[in-house]
Amino acid sequence: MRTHRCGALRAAHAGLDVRLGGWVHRRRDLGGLVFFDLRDRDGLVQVAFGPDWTPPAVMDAAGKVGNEFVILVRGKVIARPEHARNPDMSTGDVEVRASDIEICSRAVTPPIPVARSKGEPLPSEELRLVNRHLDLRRPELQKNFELRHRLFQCARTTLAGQGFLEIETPILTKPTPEGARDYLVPSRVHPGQFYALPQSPQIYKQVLMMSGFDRYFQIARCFRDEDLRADRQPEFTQIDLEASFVGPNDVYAVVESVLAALWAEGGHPVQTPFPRMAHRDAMERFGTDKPDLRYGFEIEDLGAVVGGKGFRAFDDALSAGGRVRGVRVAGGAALSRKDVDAITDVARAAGLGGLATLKRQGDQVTGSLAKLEGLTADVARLADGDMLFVAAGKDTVTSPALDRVRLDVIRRLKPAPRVAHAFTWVDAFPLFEKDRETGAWVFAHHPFTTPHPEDIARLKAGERAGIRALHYDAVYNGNELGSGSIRITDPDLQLMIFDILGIKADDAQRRFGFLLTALASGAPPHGGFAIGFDRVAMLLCGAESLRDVIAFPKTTAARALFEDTPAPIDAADLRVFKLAPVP
RNA sequence: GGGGCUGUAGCUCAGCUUGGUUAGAGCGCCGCACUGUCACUGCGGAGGUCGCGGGUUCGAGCCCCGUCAGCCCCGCCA
Repeated sequence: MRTHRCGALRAAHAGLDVRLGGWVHRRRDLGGLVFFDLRDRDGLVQVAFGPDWTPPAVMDAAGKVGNEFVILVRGKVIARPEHARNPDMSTGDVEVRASDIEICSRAVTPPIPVARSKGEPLPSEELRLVNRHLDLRRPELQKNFELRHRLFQCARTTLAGQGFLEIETPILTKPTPEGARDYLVPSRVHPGQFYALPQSPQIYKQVLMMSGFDRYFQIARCFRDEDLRADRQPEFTQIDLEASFVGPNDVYAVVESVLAALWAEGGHPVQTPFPRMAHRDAMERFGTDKPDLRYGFEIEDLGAVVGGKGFRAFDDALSAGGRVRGVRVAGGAALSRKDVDAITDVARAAGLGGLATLKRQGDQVTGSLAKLEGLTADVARLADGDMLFVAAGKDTVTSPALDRVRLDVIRRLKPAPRVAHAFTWVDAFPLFEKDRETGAWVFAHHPFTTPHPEDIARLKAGERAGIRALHYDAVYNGNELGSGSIRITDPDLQLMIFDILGIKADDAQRRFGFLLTALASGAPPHGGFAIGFDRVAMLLCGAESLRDVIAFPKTTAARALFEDTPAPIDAADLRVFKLAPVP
């Protein structure tokens, strides 16, 4: 029906007879002349109706067309006269002089505008989600989904080119009591029994390795029934991959090739390999396992500098086995009193009792630590204009607090980044962590992650703290892009790990029997990774919310406003599953 | 599970501090005019369950309590 897309027309098309289809983006009716901006996926083009080239009946029809009507237009591409060109439009050197119009579909006045004026704010996100069919027409979102599509193709090409096979795994899977809450699907054929939607294809992809597939990938939908955030949706998409006969370096190389290809597709060539950082160094220097390496302002141990000088909070923390650490902010003296107060509030909200400061401006040293005996700018190694934010306590408190202090300082000072794209691997994660409530050791990631070979003897000797895992995260500008690990292939070690986590052998057999059976049948060494694709798309689109790169996203209460779901179901429908509501 | 912010015309907002005549603006919509616009312009017009429920008051968009929804954050997300 169409000869071209609207947004594709350029000066080179001048003279061509074309037929275009699209939505009426905006109208300018001058009486004798009528202009439409006609919109399709490719962009906008101006269609002009005038008595010199448009038959009277078509003129009449054009005058009655409303915004968002779908029309087909026949006409000739004309190079616009010099004074009538629009340099703000990619098609602004031409217009289509219409000889015929066909109204395919009328449209009610849209409840939210598709065409927005410069500077006009977006409608509320709630209305955008309710009217998603209109919101998705916006050129900005169309661009996001075009890029998302290209990123998918790019990931597929990159992995397939390295011998990875795209294999699907079930959506109806086995419930797992650990980890996130499962979305459950009742079985009609087996009343009282349930499938779960996959939190990830983890076990299946490991089984595929046992089955000899060597290199697997999947663009996998995953589901987790947990509370949401701006960067977290209940269903999300991972680029999931797994390979056999690999160690961490092999996985890094594959993931780097994919990420570099994705960033290049997004218009940002990046260097590989990425630098690496041990988890404990990330925590020590940045207070987080996803450091933003675009900026300095690293955390330092300042016990030797400020300890034993009579500052009660510090000395108490030191004698209680804690440490005194701080963020050194070059140029931090530029922060206002109000900034510093707000940063202190951030620190308090993160659990610190307070935040001490020391600031040097010229020869003047101020801040709550300035009065300490013998604490000169030289002792603190403060250059002119620098500032220290200092916290005391256990690392488990001060690390996350100083992370937030650092990020807040960066947000306020807006220093120029040292690089635009700071990737890093964070590896050597701890295998276990303490449960906040019970104090019991729980796995930090998932129970199939292999312990670091150097730590297995200590693990078998009963040690838990400080046992490292062959687990790694890919981090970009302070965002976790994904994580992976080398998996356990020895069924006895797997059972031992389950046992440490309080899962006895018979229990393990019941829950994970199919994995254990596969492991016992000849398991190649294997490991893999999962890239959080939605987050990658969000970053590369420059979007602020995952909702702008997911066509039909859920709200923070996990509702879908467009289709209005979840929805109640009839008692009769429940009866099919032999389910009844709990009063 | 907890905390914060928001909810007034189709849309974006003002009005709330200090309760008081008929709740306003811009955009959009409708009508008329207009031959080079591109955020067209000009003139005229329609359009309101002030999220919902309750309370205080002579009187509530405004104060109080509750509730719903959206967003952000903490917990949670192996």
